[in-house]
Amino acid sequence: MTKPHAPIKDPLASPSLRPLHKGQQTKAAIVEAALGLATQIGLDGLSIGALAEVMKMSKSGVFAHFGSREELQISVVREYHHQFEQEVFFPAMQFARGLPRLRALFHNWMLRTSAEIDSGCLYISGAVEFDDRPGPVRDALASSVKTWLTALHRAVLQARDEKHLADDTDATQMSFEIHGLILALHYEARFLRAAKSLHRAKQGFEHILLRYGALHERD
Amino acid sequence: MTKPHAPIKDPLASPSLRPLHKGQQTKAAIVEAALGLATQIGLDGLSIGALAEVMKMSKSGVFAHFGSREELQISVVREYHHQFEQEVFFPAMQFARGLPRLRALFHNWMLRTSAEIDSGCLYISGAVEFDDRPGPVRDALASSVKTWLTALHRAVLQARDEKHLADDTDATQMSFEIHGLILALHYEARFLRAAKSLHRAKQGFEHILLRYGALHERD
DNA sequence: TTTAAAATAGCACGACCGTTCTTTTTTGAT
DNA sequence: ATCAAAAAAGAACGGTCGTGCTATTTTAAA
Repeated sequence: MTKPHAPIKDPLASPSLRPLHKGQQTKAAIVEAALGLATQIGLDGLSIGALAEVMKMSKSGVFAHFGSREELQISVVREYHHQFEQEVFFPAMQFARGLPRLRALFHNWMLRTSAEIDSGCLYISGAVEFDDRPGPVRDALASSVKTWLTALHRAVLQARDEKHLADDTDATQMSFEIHGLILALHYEARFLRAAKSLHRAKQGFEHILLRYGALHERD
Repeated sequence: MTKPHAPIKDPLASPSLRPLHKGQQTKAAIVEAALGLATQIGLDGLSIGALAEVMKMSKSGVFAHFGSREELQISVVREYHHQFEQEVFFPAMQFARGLPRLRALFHNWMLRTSAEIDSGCLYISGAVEFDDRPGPVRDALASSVKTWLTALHRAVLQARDEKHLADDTDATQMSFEIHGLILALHYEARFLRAAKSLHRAKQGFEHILLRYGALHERD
């Protein structure tokens, strides 16, 4: 077999263009599996041993990719943030600025919160687990959550600017109330297994829209 | 040795009238301390070793009162239930049936949720920790929560019967929305340390009342 | 194909966990 | 004061945890 004489290193190839090396592939796979575990048993309950078992690797093999449990947890938070963006935020950005986009944001958020039984919301469980525990994990969580809530807040402001909501709409207040609906949905559907929670959240959203003067045009 | 010929059990003395024996006193003290720990680090994080340290007792001394960690957790849930009744439910029952009582229930609930920084709500943290873990602890938790939510629901129904709310008020829907406000308050105040969360919850409640046709009479 | 580096495994450590068993101390009724 | 029962302590167990260290294997560039 005539080996290709020169492997031809391309000096221009930026690292991001080069194929992923083995290590980075497995690291990504580990983080993905870790996210799956964390959404079930919580960020706090996530253990390297259990994760290694799922990955069919040794504990130290898994550990080496992160250097500490905390770093693993942070990676999981980042991964969740990324998925949340992909599933909730970006798709909604394709809707027209204003009420349609706000509706889409809420709709996607709601679906993500309720749809998958096995995947509880990390932003909710994480908040409870880390509300009293300062440190980098809490910081990463809070930062992600704030990014998202800020995006929601911005959508409300835009809807007001577009005259889709009353001029005197208090955007922070409205965001708070919307947030409450999602939390109630998560609580009642996931913990209490209450039926029709999704419907309750939808209806609650309509009530809020009415309250803030949305015209009753469906998008 | 002459064994005491008759230990003379007093058949009249009901257990509840006899003074508390040492064991029951300490058990009560342990549960109280355990509740304090659990509201900080979660029901799940509650460890017998840490509890023993707080109580300045040995691990086995603490353990003997419960026989298992699970039983300890259940005792904590019951204690929380009891405190919740005392602080939130009973005081509100003194208000007139209807809107005044509903307002009082919400007000007390809100205060309890937000007031003490060190005492997160066990019904909220517990729900997140046990939503995926069947067993007696989850059952105890869910039962307590349902008792309380049912009481809230009943208060809404009464307010409707008293014509303080619109005739077509959907009590379950209204309860859902109220629950959401409390959850948002807990989340934003405790995790995000957002200012004015209490005010947001209050205002949200007024919005809900308006939506469901409450006359604007302040009680 | 060689070779250095990267990735993974294996093993051990100290710490804490819930739990059991045995011994000591404390209690409270006689 | 006596004494049996109740309460608490003490020590030990097997288990899991995160983490560090050293070998071994795998990767990928030369």
